[in-house]
Amino acid sequence: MAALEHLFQGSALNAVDAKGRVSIPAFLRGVIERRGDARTIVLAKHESFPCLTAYDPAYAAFKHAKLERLNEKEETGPDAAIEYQQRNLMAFAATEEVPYDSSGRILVPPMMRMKGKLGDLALFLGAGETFQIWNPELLLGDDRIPDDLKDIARFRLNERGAAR
Amino acid sequence: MAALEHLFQGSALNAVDAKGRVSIPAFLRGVIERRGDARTIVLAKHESFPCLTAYDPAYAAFKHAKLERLNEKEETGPDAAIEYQQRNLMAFAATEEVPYDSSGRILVPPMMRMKGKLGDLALFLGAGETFQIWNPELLLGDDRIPDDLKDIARFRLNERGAAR
DNA sequence: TCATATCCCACGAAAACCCATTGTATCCCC
DNA sequence: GGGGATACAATGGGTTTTCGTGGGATATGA
Repeated sequence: MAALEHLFQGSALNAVDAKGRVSIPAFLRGVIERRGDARTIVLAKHESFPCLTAYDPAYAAFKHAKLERLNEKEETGPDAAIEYQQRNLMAFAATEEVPYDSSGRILVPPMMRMKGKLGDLALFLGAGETFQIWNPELLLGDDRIPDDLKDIARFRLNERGAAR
Repeated sequence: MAALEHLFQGSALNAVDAKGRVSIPAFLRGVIERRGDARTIVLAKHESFPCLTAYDPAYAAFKHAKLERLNEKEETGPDAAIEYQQRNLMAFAATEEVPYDSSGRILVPPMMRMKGKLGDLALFLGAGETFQIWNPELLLGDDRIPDDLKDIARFRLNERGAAR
């Protein structure tokens, strides 16, 4: 699977400006452009954390293909069919694809801004196959997040001069 | 696994300059470039010592694949999913990948400089699959470190003319 | 018309790049 | 084996490029 040769890693804290724009950190864009040649990211609500998951279109296609294969094998009864429909909708209806401009910025769609509870700071976290976009305050308040990771969030906030 | 045919070994003490740059010892770079063809290293806080762990991207990918396989097998309940997410974040969000230039130097990211408590001297220690980067003073003050190893650190410090 | 999105330019800080110097280990030839 | 030349490693410093960010101007559509 060529799509996964390059993994998202690292962290950064960027500003969401008055127009709702955010810079995607350059080191993440590098991975996106090495995986495919798109200058676009796909956004979705994370399935277990109060944040957004993001990835490149090539990865979306890869995930879709995997789901299809799974479905063809385990075709058993009506429940399976419903589950398939649900997953399919989540994968496509509940996501948005947004392009980034020449300076590497996206315009966060209002719905995603709401779903991810983003304020005027966006914390980017590499997560291997995908990356996450957090409201840093929510991350600090989540007790499922390891302390070492919260330290990173605090460091990024300090770096920027913000209190906390 | 081809990635582990070559192991990191040896020690060296290099300066961290005013810009935060350090030379990666040539004998470590040799291993990195034999394992893959990248000219980058991945930095992370060591999980039990007050220092940094470092390795090449190929090794990171190898570790990731191992984690994925583990996860697909032991898929049991929601707790397992959270644990997986936590490990994944620690492996990718809490690490940084940095390239080294033609003269073999990296720029130590400020966060890593803090996490590893590095001053203006960096002690490199080969550790087989990975290598470590220490503040030499912290190594000398750690009672879990064997005396023979501390002797090496003292020798490297003397070599450089530094006191201690 | 107003609000919203896209494009463009501009700036400051930081990082990447290039070149120059030193010291040390290696090689070669006498 | 000694001595000089050579190659490479580590390091300092200056210059250029990139990145994140703000703001204005221009298009687009309700």
